[in-house]
Amino acid sequence: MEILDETDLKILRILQENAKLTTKEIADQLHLTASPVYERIRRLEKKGYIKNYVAILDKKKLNRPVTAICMVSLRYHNEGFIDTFEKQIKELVEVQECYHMAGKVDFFLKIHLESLEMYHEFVRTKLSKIQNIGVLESYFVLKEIYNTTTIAF
Amino acid sequence: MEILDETDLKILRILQENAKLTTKEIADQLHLTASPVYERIRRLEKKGYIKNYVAILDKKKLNRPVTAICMVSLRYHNEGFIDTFEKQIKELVEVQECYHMAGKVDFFLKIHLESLEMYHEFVRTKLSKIQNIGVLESYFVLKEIYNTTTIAF
DNA sequence: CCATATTCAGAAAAATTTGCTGATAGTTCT
DNA sequence: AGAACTATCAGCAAATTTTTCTGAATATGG
Repeated sequence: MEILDETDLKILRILQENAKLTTKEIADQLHLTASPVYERIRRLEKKGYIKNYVAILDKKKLNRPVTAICMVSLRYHNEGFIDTFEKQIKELVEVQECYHMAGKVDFFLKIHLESLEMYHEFVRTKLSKIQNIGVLESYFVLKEIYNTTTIAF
Repeated sequence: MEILDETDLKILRILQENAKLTTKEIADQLHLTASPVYERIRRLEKKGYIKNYVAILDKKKLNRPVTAICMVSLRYHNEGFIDTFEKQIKELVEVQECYHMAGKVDFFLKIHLESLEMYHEFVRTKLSKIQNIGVLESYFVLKEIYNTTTIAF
């Protein structure tokens, strides 16, 4: 399997929306039997098209209603500094996403917290402890309009 | 079950990392048998702590290697304008996340695309077609440092 | 202290996954 | 065109997992 055919793509589209469907249910949608679908999913997993399967939880129910987005610029941009920064960011459990960006801002962070007060604490006790942060700009989510793990293809 | 006990929390922590574990495997980690774990998961699903189960796919393998982050400010901020904007954004399959923000920027968008050229096309043919956009600032991800669906609790 | 409700373990039934076999279709080479 | 090879698929059977049920143990509240 060098290239994916339309059946593979359909399977991936289905699984990224709902990973709890049985192979039989997927097979029915595709007018196939369970075994070819089963074999294809195994291949897609092995080849790395499917990275993993996860449960998506309700942030608010778990008392993490605040989402902050944080834009960080470093003071110095040597290779070593960037690597250290990345390493330290990964230690912070509050950080769900971190991207190294092109442009005037170096990093984007998405952070989930219990409250605005906890964000203050987070910045005070954790972020500000990281060396080499130049500028730190914070934004807060008023409302999640749309948030999916799905990608369109 | 009004409040979650430590066992429930542990189950949720496990499932958001790997939803493919069997109830038996989870039960072993918690030194329980399968049935109580099974029943707890069902309850967590029904009560909405678990929203859904999804497969996480490899963006690059599926030819969506470019992630753009886009900050949008509206020209007018009447209720109607905001609602329309939200509705139109949800139609764009390239947009994976959209947040209404507090502050000088109104919306954050995370967008997955085939190439920088496709971003140009996306802005030209889709984003710019949306009425009422005042300022549009684009950022591109150089490197994904960290990206998880997990939340810490 | 008793009644009620909740949680848990174990067993059994139902459903699903997984592995295997043979048939079919598509490809390549001669 | 035809033979050999490969990949894909359907169907079946075994192994595993999910799901349901029952009764015991524990906690809760009056």
